[in-house]
Amino acid sequence: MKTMNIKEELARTSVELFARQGYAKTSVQQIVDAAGVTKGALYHYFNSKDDLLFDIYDRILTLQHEHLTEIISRGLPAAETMRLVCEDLVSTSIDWIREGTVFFRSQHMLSEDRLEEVQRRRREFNKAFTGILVRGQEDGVFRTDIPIPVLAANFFSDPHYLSYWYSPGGAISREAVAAQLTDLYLAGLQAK
Amino acid sequence: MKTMNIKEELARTSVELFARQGYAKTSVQQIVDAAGVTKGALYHYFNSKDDLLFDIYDRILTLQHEHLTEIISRGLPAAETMRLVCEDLVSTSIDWIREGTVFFRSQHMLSEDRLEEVQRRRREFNKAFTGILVRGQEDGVFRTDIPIPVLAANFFSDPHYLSYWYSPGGAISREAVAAQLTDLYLAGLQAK
Amino acid sequence: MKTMNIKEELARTSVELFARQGYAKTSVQQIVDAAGVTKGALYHYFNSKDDLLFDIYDRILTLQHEHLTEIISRGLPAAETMRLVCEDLVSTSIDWIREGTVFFRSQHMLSEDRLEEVQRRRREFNKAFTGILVRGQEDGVFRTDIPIPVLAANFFSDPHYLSYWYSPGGAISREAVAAQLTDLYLAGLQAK
Amino acid sequence: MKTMNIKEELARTSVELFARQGYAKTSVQQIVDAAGVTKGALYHYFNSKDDLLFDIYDRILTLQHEHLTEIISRGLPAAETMRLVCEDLVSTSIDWIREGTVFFRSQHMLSEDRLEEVQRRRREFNKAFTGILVRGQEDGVFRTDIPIPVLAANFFSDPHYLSYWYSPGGAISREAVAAQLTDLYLAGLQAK
DNA sequence: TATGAATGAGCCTTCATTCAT
DNA sequence: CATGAATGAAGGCTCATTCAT
Repeated sequence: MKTMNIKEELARTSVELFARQGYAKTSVQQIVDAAGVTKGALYHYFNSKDDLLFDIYDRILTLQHEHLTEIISRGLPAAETMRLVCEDLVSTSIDWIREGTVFFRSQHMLSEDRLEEVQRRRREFNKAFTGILVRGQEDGVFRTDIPIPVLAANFFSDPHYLSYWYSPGGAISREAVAAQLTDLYLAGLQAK
Repeated sequence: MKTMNIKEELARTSVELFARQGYAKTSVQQIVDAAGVTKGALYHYFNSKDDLLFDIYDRILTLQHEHLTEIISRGLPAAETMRLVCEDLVSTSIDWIREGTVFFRSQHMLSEDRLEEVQRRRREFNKAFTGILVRGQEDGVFRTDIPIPVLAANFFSDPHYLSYWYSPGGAISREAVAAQLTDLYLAGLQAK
Repeated sequence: MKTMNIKEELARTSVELFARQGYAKTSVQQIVDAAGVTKGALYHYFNSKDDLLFDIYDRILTLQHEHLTEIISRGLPAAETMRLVCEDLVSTSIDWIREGTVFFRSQHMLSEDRLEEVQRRRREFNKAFTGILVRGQEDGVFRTDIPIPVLAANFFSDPHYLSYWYSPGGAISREAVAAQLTDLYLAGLQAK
Repeated sequence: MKTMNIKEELARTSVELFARQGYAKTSVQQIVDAAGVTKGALYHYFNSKDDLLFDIYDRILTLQHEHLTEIISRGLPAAETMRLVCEDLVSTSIDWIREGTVFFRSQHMLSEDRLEEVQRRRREFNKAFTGILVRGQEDGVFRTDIPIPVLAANFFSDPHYLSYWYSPGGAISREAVAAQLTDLYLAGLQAK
């Protein structure tokens, strides 16, 4: 049980440390000490410190892509789809809040090619999200007086900002925040 | 006169580099090379690399505090005050977008005591902002069904997120974004 | 039968890699990958990476000793013996050119006691070779105006240098080179 | 006087150690300890350990090129030119015997682009040397029954091999070896 | 016999900072 | 005021070797 999954333990530990102290201030030595293994073990499972970081991005991007795709595929009306997407994005961001902290703060620490991959996948996600906005505008349920990029940024900023203020286990539940932030967004988005 | 320029040049150069490559990936050597001075000169004006970073936080925090205080001091109604505050915050964030990039990404690179000071001053700002929300709720113009921290975060996230998507000099003007994001926020905030 | 092949395959592969990239730049992992076995297998047949290297020296030294001894034992005149020895040394060096590459470049990578053994055996070989020179001088067929060590070095340098310029399978055949280098050597060596 | 020329001291020390123990077995720490400085000092003057190695090749190649060019430029007959070139090559190789030791053993430790440069410059040298052989053949003073590459290798091997047997300060003087090896070479080279 | 996960010492290199000039 | 050579601690990473299975 103890050494059962060294790789997972290393992933868990590194996210924890990267979120708390930042990628640059976390040494490989700190990670292996915290995980109770040696450097050799880490480099047996990961090719570099950068891999440890990229794994976090990969996990989050894969998850978000799957959720978004699944919700859109249900074929619900734009407003309803948007509500589900937004609530899911907030909920998921809370579930993976440590990963999110790293995700938004440490992009510039990725190697160049990894950064490109991350940006490409984020653009894809963005495009799918934007698609819902466009459909809502065509259906006359979303306002059209504000450019799409502004409408999109107005929501994306929320899950992004969570790690700066929200404490899991605090007074406000995960579900409540998800519902409230979604509500605020949809209120602003609504066609008059 | 000359020395004044050197110090300012170092400040300008370091923000630029920190924003582009991150604090950790920017070496003191790169900064002095880009500024066209030598290390000795840098250490004449700044005690450490950390000072260069803190200066950015100090500049932004001072500015935001001044603007917020000034606007509140006008004694306008809550909704009107809020509109001015939000527009100003977005506009200012765009004017200082490179500083903002560093501000939100590099907190964990600050030395411990500097970090505490930054957090204290941000809390103060937050409190003043929150004060407007409370006043608006008491006046019956802002909705009360959503906790204050969520309402605050819902706006703070916007200027924060600007550096991730907004390009100064692009299709959407600084004033337009400020008005649009403020509009969206106030639409959500409005009591029904 | 199978295990025998594994050991030989490892020996073959390691010479190949050592010759191409040098001993230091060749990792044990590369060797086992190229040989299609695992590390455990390698360490089953060899005690260390150093053993793999020493084996090359042992093979070459044994071979050269056998050939030299055999030729000398024929009891031919010095000049004739020398011709046969030189031609054989060049031919053999070409046949084992990869081993030769390693032999001359990687001595300092041997462990101390192994190095001593190699040096002892090379001295022995040298002594036997020198014996032919002395005999030729006594018989009046080899020049005596140049010190023996210089005469010896003048030939040893040739097989040594082969790996720096000769390509097996190129325009000049193995036999031709052997005859030509021997010819050049004997021309210089000849008493006037 | 003591720290007067740290860069030269580092160059001297590193050649010494590379020649004695090999490049791979010499650590940067050993070099700086032996030179009485710290690692920072070394990396102030050299970009990498590889630079320290390449500097040796550069020094030798520059020297050899200069000497060869100068001698050829005198416009003497081929046999006379060849005698001067060979004697100089042996003499110089003895003067720089530690550099030579490294030169011939550590090529494979050079970085890829550096290796290419070294090979290009060696080819140039070879071409100029070969030019003398061709001229001598045309003039009827050098034998023509052996291919040029073999004739060239027959001499190049000698300075190459020096570090394996010659001890400066031993019984045979630098000038004597130079004259003797040259004599042996020319005796073999002579047209009949 | 053979595996390959894990070790741990050591390596090259970077870099913020200092200080004699 | 300003220089830039030199420091020295720390960092990421490699790799020959071991050992439980």
